[in-house]
Amino acid sequence: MDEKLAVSSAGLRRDLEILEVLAGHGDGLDTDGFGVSWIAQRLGREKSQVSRALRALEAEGMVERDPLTRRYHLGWRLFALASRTQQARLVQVSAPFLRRLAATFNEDAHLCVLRGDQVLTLVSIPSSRAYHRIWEGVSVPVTMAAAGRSLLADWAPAQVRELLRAPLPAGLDSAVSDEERWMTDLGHARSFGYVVSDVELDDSPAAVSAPVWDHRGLITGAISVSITRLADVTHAHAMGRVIAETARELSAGLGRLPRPTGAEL
Amino acid sequence: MDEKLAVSSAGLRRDLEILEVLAGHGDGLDTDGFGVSWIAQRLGREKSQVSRALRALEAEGMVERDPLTRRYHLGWRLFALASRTQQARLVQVSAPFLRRLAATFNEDAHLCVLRGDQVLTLVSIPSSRAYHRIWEGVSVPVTMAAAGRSLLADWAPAQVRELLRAPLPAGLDSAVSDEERWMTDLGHARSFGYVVSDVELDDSPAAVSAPVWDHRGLITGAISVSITRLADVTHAHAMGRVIAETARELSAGLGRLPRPTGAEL
DNA sequence: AAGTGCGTTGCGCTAGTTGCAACAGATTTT
DNA sequence: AAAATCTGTTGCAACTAGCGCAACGCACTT
Repeated sequence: MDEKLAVSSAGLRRDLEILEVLAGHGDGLDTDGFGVSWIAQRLGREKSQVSRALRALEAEGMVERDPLTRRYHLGWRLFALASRTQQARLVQVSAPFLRRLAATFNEDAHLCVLRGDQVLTLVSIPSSRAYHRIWEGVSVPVTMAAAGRSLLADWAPAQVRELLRAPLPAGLDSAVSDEERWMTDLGHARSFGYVVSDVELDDSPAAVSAPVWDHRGLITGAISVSITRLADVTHAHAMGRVIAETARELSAGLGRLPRPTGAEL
Repeated sequence: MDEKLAVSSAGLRRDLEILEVLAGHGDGLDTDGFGVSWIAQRLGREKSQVSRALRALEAEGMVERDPLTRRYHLGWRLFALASRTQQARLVQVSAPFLRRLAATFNEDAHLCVLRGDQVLTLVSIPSSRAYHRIWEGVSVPVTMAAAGRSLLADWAPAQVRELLRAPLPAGLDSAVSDEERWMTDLGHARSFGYVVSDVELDDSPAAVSAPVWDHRGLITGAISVSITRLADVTHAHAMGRVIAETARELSAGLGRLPRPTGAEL
């Protein structure tokens, strides 16, 4: 009947779906957590299943329950584990650099990494003026993120083309048609250490981004600084040089080997 | 036979044991992760079991594998889950600690975060004595808030100076002239985990504040306890030590990195 | 070539998970 | 008060999925 989908324990998938729901209050301010029935309905699963899974998760500290409201939210152990990821270290090292950029340009500064075909924003430093949309922990397709061009800069052209031609989520397909423009941008990122991107997502502004290298000489992340106040192109490139220099300092802080910039593949 | 009345799914327990092993690279040298056999031996489990579990975990993004060394380490998804819900958790977890402080000192206790150049108070627990001014949801410039010193404690000195020199709203410009005093206070916050602030806003009392770290190793908030009844300075510092300890407990609940920060910029 | 350590996979057996339905509290409605 | 609804938990038989063993492929060393 149903295909056996290679390897994925069903229990794990269920547990992670639950955790994802509990993390999913990016929209409103549901700070109280969620109840069993609500979660079960949202996942299309049996109440009993969710109830038992949550109890197991609670016993392990992955979720916690308010004894009064009986609602669940994510638990201490998840946060403890998250602190041991290498992303946490990356964030810690990059934060001062991002703050400096945010202050210098009075624009939001982000640090993004590539996960599959998605760009995940690890940390966002808002500009001093206001508090903008929170991108932290959010993934967008690489083709639609400003930082995407920097993150793919050391890829082989053939693989980039393959990724660009992959189908996008419904309704978003037209924005990135210009494949040649992409290839040019990637070359620019390689040569100059930064690249300027136009608007691609409705609610994400144009941005200047720069790749960050790790100790192996691979691109592990990208700095991205948004441009809300449209200046002329020359100004954007002046920004780019500063951001590229910052990315180089950050790369050095991550233990990047003292290797010349332009000589990757 | 050992009857486990604990309803804990064995698969979940196994997965978490594995994650815990992968997290345990904080002790010695930073390894690049661990191999299947090493993990299996360390847990006293079958290799095959661990191999299959790790593949499932990898498919879900909970762990990542270096394609070259075939070693596993913790994955991006843990970090993403934690990041998306970090702020809600801050509010959740801090409430009991704030209540304890408010009861202990019979003073108002607050939880503040930094938003741009403003300090926003997320939670206020009033002391039992009387109704005070409600600060919840109120923003004040970082230079004028008692919690400001704690919130900036992990910033680079140059950034702090820049922020301090930024123009204030009309009519409020004179209060924070003492830049050096600020830098000293930040050092104190870093060294001792708390800092005592004098009166700065007319209607805001002096206060003792302490920085709170999150799972990324960044300061995400600050506990602030007001001092309405002026005692001697020694007493304020005694308060500070208690508040700093509370902030540490709160940070632990947020998954603060185990290695105490000391030597950042 | 044989030897070692590593990680993956095939397969019978058993144990753990599933889904239904009944149950028990907590609120709300009649 | 009783009834109606909501909530979340639990007992049970059917069944599926995870377990351990052993064999296998692979990369290095001897």
